Amino acid sequence: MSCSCGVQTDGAAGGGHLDVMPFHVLLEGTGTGPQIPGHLTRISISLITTSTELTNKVVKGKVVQKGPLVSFAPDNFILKAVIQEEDSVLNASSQNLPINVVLFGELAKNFSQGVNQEDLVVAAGFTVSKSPTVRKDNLHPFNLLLSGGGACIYVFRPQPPPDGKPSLANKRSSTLSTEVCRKTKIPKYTYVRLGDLSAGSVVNVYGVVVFFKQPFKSRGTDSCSILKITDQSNQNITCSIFCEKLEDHPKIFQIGDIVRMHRVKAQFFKDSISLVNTSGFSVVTFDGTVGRAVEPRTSSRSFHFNQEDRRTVEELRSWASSQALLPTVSAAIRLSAVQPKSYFDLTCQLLAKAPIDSTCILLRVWDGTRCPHALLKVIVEPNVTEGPSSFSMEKENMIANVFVYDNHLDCASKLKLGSFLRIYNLRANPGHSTVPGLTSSQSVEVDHLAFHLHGGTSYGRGIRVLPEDSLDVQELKRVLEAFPHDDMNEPFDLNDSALLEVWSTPPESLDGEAVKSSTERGGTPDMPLKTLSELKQCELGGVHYVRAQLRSYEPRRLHQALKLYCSKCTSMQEIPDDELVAGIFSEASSDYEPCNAPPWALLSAFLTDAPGSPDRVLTLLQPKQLMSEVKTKEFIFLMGTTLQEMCRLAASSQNIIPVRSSGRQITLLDLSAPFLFRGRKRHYGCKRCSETVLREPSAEGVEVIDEKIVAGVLGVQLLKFVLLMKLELQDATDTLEVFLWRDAESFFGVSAEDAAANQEAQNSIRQTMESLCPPGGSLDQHPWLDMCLTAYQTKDDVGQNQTCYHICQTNLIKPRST
DNA sequence: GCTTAGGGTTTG
Repeated sequence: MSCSCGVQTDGAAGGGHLDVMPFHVLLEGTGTGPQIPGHLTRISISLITTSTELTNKVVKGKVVQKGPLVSFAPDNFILKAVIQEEDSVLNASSQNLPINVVLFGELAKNFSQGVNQEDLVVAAGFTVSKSPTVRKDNLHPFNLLLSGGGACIYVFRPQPPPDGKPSLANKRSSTLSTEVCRKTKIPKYTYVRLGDLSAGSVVNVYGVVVFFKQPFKSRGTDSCSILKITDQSNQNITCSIFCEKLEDHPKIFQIGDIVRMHRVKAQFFKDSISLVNTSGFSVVTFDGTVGRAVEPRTSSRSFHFNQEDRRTVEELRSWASSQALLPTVSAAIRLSAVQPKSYFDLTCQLLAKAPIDSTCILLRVWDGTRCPHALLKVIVEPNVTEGPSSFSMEKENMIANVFVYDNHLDCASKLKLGSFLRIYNLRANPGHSTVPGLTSSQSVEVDHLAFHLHGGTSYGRGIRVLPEDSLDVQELKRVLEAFPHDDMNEPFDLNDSALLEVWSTPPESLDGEAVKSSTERGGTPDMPLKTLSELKQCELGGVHYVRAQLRSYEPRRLHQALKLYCSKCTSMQEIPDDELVAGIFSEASSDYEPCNAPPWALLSAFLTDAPGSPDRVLTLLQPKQLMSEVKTKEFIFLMGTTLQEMCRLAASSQNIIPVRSSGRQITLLDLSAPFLFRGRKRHYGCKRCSETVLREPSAEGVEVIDEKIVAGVLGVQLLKFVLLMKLELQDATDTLEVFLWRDAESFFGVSAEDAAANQEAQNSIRQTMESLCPPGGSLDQHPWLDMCLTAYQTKDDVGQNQTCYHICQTNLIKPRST
């Protein structure tokens, strides 16, 4: 007999059939209802090891931590909890260590719903494994694993207080179970006023949002939302919310919204109390407008909400409205009211988008009103535009071009055409020719309004997709629907894009008809096609042929995919950023001391008085032998420049080697900086494998002095530019993470070195990735890829073997140029 | 499990 929430209270009481239902709620002290079967005996948690005899043994403890329910496959769950013995009798002579309990499947789900922190539980039918986290968490060296038929959890609940209803103890167990069920599902939450927070406590709070930032990527593992909330105690409290998943963040649309947060911790920072989420955190958001329906916004599948919550929200609403908390002028502005140079929030619909360069994407939006100022027109090539590349004249005049920069790219690239957005802290500025990255075939009109969503998150700058059912969207839709449709943009059809026509292929058909692929693979023609799940069963080594779609990839920003690789020590290194390199240059030139030229070189020194920089000595060192040679044998050492100056000079030079003085000697710079500038290309050396020396170069018998020759002369172990990307593949059977690395250059048909130095090469790679994984498109719009993969083994951070896959012998089929 | 940020306009 079970009740609707899946908690079972009868069942195994009479015998050993624990596999019937794995979850039971017991009422303490009632003496009735379900019991722990008599053949089970309790042992102390301190006695648990992998060699402990576990037959018919149970352990009892208080839940001191309860993790979230994690779904790792459809309908399969895992949940981690920590329990600790409360009674000292059993463990008087030993440490009372809390132990990790890992629950799987249905039991995890039941536990998540039916057990709260502080509950007393008995676990039966568990197995024991070594705890992999013992060194980090200092908990019990073993874990309890509860999975499958034999595993079972009993929960003890204090008997509910009598509330005028018949005593629970007198009821039959079936009735009892329903009561318990209700009690288990609706725990009582208490909320702390923001004026009563004390550092260190974990509490539940309500508050009116007076400031917020949409979630942004933190330097850690999570995204971070910042909000400031207040309540009747008139305290302003800053909250930092860290969640990996965006949907777990507060769904705040505007100042004045009301949030309810569970399990946030108060802590001191800069002399005031702030809040941060703790494990088990959840948040629900409400519209803050007096009189509106109280509708909770949350992605939680189960959350508690009752009349008391409704009352609290309504009280906060009316209190806030009486306090003039909210800015008198809303930041939300229609296009018809936009003032040049102002910052504002725009609620709009996305009509089209186009990448501009690696730091900027163009969103074409409208809100159904017409801006009185002329709007900037941007013409982007049709084949890079997602959505219609042009609209009817009338509609064009209503479309705002929004340039979205830097950290907002990630969010912008995921936006679906047709979706309704709110863009926060948008800047309206007269557009001019400095709009980034426009090639000759693109153009802008001067002195028309353009909209910029600048980088950073100041003032809550960001983008949020509004749900279709929100009031603002309903209102916007009404306005937009009043506007006559024009055929040119009807509907949001991606299939007319020239790019997709070339790339996209139909989904796998049932009759086994061959599917067109966007890639061609190497290997032998009769190599059998494997599914991803079959591939995972294969042994290491060997080449396998798969057909899959690209689900996602990392990094999204190309420059992060570029790395430096040392073929000698096989290390992979990051490309140092300009700030670091500029620092090395400035340190080297500020350390200047007069020095001697080597006998084979001619030294010339100049005093520079570049504006904005202290006077410096610029020193040029030229090998005498090469001075009269042709340009392709140009070879110059330069000392005392800034990075900027070096780049300018290098643009028109063959080989410039930055050097510095050190104890009257001339040496190369620290190898974190490029050791060689050749035109727009920079070359790096391996710190570990180089033994640098300043030597006379010889160009005899060579036509061109290139980076290899320079590296050889200077004892530098040249680092090679490589591309490293992680791709998530998917077919009907499974998903698989694979690396694209060794064969990345042939895959893209672009060299990593070019990608490091020129925009066109970068654009080509970016376009490739976007054609294989169209931003915002559904998976069935992703083309199928024929590829070869090999499996190999590496060690992870803790020395565990890990199977990795990489793409090999696979090239893109280039669209025919027209 | 730990960290992440801790509001206050890009520099296109």
